[in-house]
Amino acid sequence: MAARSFLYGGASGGDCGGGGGGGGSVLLTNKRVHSSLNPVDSFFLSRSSSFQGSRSMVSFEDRGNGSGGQFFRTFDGDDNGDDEYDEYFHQPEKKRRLTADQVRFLEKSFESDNKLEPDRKIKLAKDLGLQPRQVAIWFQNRRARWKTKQLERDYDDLQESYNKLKANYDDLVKEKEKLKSEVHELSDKLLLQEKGSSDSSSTKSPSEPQRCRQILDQDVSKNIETNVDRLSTKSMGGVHTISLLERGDSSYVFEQDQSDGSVDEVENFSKIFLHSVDELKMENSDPNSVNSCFLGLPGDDQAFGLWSY
DNA sequence: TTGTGTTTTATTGCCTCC
DNA sequence: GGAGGCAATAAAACACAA
Repeated sequence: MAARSFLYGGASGGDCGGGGGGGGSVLLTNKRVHSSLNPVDSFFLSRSSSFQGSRSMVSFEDRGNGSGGQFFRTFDGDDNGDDEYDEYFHQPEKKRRLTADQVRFLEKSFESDNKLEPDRKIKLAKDLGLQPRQVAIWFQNRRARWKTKQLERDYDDLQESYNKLKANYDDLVKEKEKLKSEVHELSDKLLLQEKGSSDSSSTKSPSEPQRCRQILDQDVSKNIETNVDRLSTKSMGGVHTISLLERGDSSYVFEQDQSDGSVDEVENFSKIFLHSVDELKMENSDPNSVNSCFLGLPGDDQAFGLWSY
């Protein structure tokens, strides 16, 4: 009988494939296999008839579709004839792919459970005419492929989620900008109304707005002391607050602070501020020196609004 | 036919669990 | 310490375009 060499079953060196820095006669010279080979695998490997890995793979192709039970025809030498037997075993020792049927069978088994218990491994090996270790390796590689695919699926899912969130965020930003400009618009209207009512309720010269602004400018630039009365209003971005600081000498200064912004508060602030200005007016000798103010809401980078008298 | 990229089979070394 | 799983990797097998 011709010399035989197998990937499994004690190949004798040569150019037998096997990767991973291995090479040479693969399995039985592999330290890992020696250490991890369980009694069953050893049993299969030691057999010279039915379970000689590659041999079984080829025999698998000879069989029919194997409806259950024994999935392949083994080369036992008694019913295949020596020619076929020798022909197969003359094949050079090399890595062989599993047949489509074997793969289908394994796939089905993998679908039911991707872990391989020893009993199932042996049964599969027997049914498919493979080494138990081949079955184990196939499951291992299959799990690795599944994991890779799963990662791809997860990545796609995350990408989709991100895109949805991004679209949502963009919509919200647009909405925010829209509301912000609405607030500005309404604030301007409100201030114009405030000014209108002040104008109609008092008699003042056309130069008063300028005078009012001058007074404020002067007072603000003079001194900053204690006695802080903070009047806040929120701006749309939740970032800005206007604070009116009343100083010991009854002058005022404005500063920016944190806020979350609303039209109501703008209006409220406007009223409180005007009230404060009234008080300032009272402290002044000339009660007509301060009549009304224009409030410009702070933009993103502005510290305070502009009032004029 | 051949060069090249992809898939499949298998090994190795490390890790964890019992 | 042995068994089994996994990541990394090698190398054969395969697919396919030029």
